[in-house]
Amino acid sequence: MADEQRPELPSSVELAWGRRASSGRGPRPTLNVERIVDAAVRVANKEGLDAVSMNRVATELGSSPMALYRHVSSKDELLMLMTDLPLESPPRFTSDDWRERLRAWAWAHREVFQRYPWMVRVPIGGPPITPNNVAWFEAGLEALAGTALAEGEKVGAVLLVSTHVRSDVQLNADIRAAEANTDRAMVLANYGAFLRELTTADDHPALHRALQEGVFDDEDTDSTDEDFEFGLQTIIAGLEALMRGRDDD
Amino acid sequence: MADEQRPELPSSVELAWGRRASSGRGPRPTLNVERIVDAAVRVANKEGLDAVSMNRVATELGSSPMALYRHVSSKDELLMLMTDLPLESPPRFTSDDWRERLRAWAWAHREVFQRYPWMVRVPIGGPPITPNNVAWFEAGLEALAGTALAEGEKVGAVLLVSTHVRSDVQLNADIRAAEANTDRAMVLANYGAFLRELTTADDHPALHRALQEGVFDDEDTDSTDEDFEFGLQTIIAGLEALMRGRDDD
DNA sequence: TAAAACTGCGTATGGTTTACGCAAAAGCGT
DNA sequence: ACGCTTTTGCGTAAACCATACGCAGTTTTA
Repeated sequence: MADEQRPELPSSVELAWGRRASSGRGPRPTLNVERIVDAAVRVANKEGLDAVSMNRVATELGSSPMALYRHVSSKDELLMLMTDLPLESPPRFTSDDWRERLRAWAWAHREVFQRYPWMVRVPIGGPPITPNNVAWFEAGLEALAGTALAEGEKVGAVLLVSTHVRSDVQLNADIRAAEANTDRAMVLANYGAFLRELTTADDHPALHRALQEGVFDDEDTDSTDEDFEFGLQTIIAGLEALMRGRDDD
Repeated sequence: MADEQRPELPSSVELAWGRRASSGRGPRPTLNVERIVDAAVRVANKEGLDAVSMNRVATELGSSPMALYRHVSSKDELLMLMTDLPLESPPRFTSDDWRERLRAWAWAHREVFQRYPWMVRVPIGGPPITPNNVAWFEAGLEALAGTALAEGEKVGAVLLVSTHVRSDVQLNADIRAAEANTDRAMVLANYGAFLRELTTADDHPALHRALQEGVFDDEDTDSTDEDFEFGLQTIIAGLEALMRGRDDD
């Protein structure tokens, strides 16, 4: 029989790619995946990711919680589909220099995450598989086209930059949340003071060298752009060095 | 009145640093933070992080769920304390070369995460504040001591490497989970096939260049060490370039 | 000896995801 | 035109979850 056992994509993912015909039978659907994902994103934008429950999304749609499960197989799947919506289309590149292209890609990616901070709180359950996520992946690889990097290395480089973007935005979001909440996130606002109380220059000399320069006492939040820049520059400089090592311009 | 309003650390954190005297009054405690955290880690090791509920941890201790709240103010706090336990002490450095030191630090850090995969699933709620986490932070800064980097840049560099370690381990854990589960994580095992089905060389030229070289068809899991190496080398090469730019050896 | 303080924990509340099955609606084959 | 089949919406309910509140009992201290 040779059962091929070809693995199938979740049907909602296939639907996101536009490869599912509505079979027509049965009552006219009043709901569809797009409306559900739209509503979920609306809730996340207004009230944060924690507010996104099947119940809350159903209320937003004026429908019943269980009705959603006809179109989405689980909440995780809904979350995955949500991350595809705000991405829209990646930017077109104008520069001939791969550094400029990768830099533009990173900043644009960060901008999207900053506009929709809940996106970085959605756990990554695997490689990009929805249309816009794949489009951004493609754009990242395109930025590195024509360089001396092997294909696998390009993928690694894009992943590295992507990870940097995510973690930077997440850190920023934590800081901003610290200003309001009295939770453990509050620790962040007084991090320098806490470290000074818990450690000494003998226990933690390197840490106290940083403390002495006031690294953790930043009141101005403008430093975050610089922090992002530092990581981005480091990665790009590293890629540059790797390329130069095997192929001089 | 000048109410100082000095923010206080969570009492369990102060306890982790050994700065809380048991006040003595009241019945002899049968539970303490250490036993609770131990039990929680035991559950996470055996059954994964999702199995760690107050109920499950209490069962492990032969106690009642609400008894835990006398020693731990919330589940989030318990999770934070959990991440401190497996770290133990960071490695001592032997090399004079900061590259070697940073590399050793990164590999050792990754080893811990790989031995306790649930650790990377605990969301980072802020900068390191528990003893062992701070000790690792200190060690990372120590690796960069004596270099031309500013103190703030050292912190950024350690954060960059730390993020790379975390994301690498998380990706590996996802892959390993894909072999068993039939969830959406299954996508990972057939990622190349799915991309070939959903995209064309016209839509996604850069992606198909990678596909043609079989980048996503890796059956051997040994490639993961190489992927980690690539990112680590890139970061280190980047830091090297930044140092060289302002201070030649 | 009495008061104070502290532990363990029972009860209960309000949330979560989602399995299961049923009634109604709509198109298809005859 | 009529029944069959498919599909939708959704009601019910089960099995979880974190944790607020308050009470009973135990131990130290005054």
